[in-house]
Amino acid sequence: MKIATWNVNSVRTRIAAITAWLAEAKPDVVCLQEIKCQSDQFPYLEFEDLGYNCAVLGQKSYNGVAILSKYAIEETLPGLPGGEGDEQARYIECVITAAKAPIRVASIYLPNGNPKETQKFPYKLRWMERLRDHAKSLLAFEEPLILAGDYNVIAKDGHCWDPAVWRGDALMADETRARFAALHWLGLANAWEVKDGRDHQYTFWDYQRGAWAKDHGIHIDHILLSAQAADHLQGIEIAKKVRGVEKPSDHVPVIAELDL
DNA sequence: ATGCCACCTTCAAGGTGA
Repeated sequence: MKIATWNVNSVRTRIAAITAWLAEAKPDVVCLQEIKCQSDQFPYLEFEDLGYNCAVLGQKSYNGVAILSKYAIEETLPGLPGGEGDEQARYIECVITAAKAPIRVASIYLPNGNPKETQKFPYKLRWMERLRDHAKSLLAFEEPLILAGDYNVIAKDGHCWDPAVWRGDALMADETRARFAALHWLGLANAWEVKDGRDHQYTFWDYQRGAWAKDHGIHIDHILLSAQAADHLQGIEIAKKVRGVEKPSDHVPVIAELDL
């Protein structure tokens, strides 16, 4: 099966580009971020017409995450545990009944954290700690688990075009990298590092400063896998050409193929 | 140091993103 993650930067603005890509790439499961609408404004019909079931956690104007699945969706968990009073729609998890095994899937829109001297940075770090705690409890099930999304983390200097520009940014801060590493130390494999691992293969290009034309991107969309999922990982791919379509998102899909 | 673009919203200019 093919599972993708894509920060679409408004599902309503992007609906034509999204359905065109789904029809062509035919992923079985898609984790969407930044849908930027309330759940009742989500374009269910367009996705159902393509054969997808939908789990949605929307929010007015900002954030918002969803999971599309050609398999049945069960056990939906809307929201990351451990955040009393956290109103931001950044996490949805469900179990999908894939062909060979049930798979637990989460769509993650991790906070940006800039500017670093504001409360946004500690919010990001705390959110990453909550994600680690929750991932640890999920890993105890010893089942296929996929945590896919926009992590807003530049994990290595080779994941941006110029580290000097990003030094000091919340996406590259030591505190951010340490918490991202701690996720891996729980026993989660990074699909890109397992199956490709090349530097300078980006998943986001800013709309500004001609970033796309100059290939000034960053690699911040990641797919993390439990051992029970990583054992079945066949390949990983970044759908770079999607950044070149009419009215593109600033992110492109990342697709993992698993023998599950 | 700021805006550069593009999204959102009680329609217009400000908040947000990365």
